Amino acid sequence: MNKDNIQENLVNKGRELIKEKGAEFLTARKLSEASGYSVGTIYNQFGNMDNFVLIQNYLTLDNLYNRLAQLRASGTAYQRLNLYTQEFIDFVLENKNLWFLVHNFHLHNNNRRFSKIYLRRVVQITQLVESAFKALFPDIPLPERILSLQVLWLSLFSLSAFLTTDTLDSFSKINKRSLCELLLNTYLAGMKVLEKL
Amino acid sequence: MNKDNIQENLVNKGRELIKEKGAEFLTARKLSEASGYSVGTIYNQFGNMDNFVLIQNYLTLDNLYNRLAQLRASGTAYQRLNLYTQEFIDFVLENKNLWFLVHNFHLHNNNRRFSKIYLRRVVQITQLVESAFKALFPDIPLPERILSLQVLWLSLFSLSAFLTTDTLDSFSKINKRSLCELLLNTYLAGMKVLEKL
DNA sequence: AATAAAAATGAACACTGTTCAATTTTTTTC
DNA sequence: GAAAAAAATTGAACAGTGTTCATTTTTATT
Repeated sequence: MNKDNIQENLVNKGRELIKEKGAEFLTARKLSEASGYSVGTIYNQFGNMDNFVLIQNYLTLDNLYNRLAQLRASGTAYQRLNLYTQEFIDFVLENKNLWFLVHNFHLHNNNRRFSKIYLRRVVQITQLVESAFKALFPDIPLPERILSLQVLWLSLFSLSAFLTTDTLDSFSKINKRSLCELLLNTYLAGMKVLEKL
Repeated sequence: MNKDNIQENLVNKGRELIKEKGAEFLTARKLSEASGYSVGTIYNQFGNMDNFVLIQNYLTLDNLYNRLAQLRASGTAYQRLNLYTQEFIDFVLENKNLWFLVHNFHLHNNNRRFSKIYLRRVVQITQLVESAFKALFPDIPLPERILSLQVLWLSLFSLSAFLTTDTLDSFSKINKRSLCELLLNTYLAGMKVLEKL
């Protein structure tokens, strides 16, 4: 194994583990065994396991951003917002375990350095959607538009946690896909009304 | 200590621990030390720690339901939905640690018995809001109304996770309270439009 | 080739949830 | 009330976490 790419090797192997066996399977010892590196090496490279997870989540958000960014020029603003949501749902369903980790992770040693680059990706995605918002609601002043956007994006984001588990199955027969779509369309319809007030 | 109320004593003591020191502090040994009962007794009473947490979450949902139920007869349907949301936010902010545990808990030994009584409380809260929905949107047929209601409630529910941590603080200057209120009002406005189509 | 610097290692520590033989307490029986 | 039986309580011990750091191995320098 290439000695110069320890970090990369570990990150890739860890990503495999999460995808195949679930987020719970990602432990220092199992990663060590699966990767061939010792536990100590993992800690030399990442400091602690929280940082490792943060990197994984950063990559996941990165992947999501790239997927959404491809739709940047497609359709009308309204269509684009629907496409974004579609693509978002697809991504989450295709990467359940990775997305589960994005949600269900709380730092033990809250590391500011990694938290910031992590956050930057979330902001980046927000900005992507904002351009569609701008075209769709030209009459709403910027500060309020940003607010509405953040509320919508955060709602969809937090709601998407339900897509990664079967928690909802016993609560409602609602289709997971239409769960997010209904939120988007009802919210957008509401914004259109409130815009004119 | 009253020997007949071991469960009650443990539950109460555990609730204190969560409230005061946070959900992470709730471990078998710390609960043992704080309550005066041995670790084994905790396991005799609850089988495992997951069940203990499920009971705590059940109680939390119970408390929330009782708070909301008091508003059952107040104001118009629209006002009531706003009051419900207000009260919901208040409850979450007053019980941050307990609510954090409701969200950030995933079963290790998925126990069906407790999961069901747990779920019943969630349904009960949904039914509470449904009566307000019925009065507000009489023209929407029942199945669709239920769907819209579930989407809204699940959105608010999942969004409320952000109220229990400071994750949002570095993302947006948005007020946590108005985060939920904006979602509610925009969504309701949207429903009013879609009802007439 | 000998020395110095850097990197990798894994046993050991403190913490989890959990179990279960041994002890203590309570109840039953006489 | 004492002895026997049943029930309840206990906490040391096990397997699993994250994490550390003296020791070993590898690499770089002289």
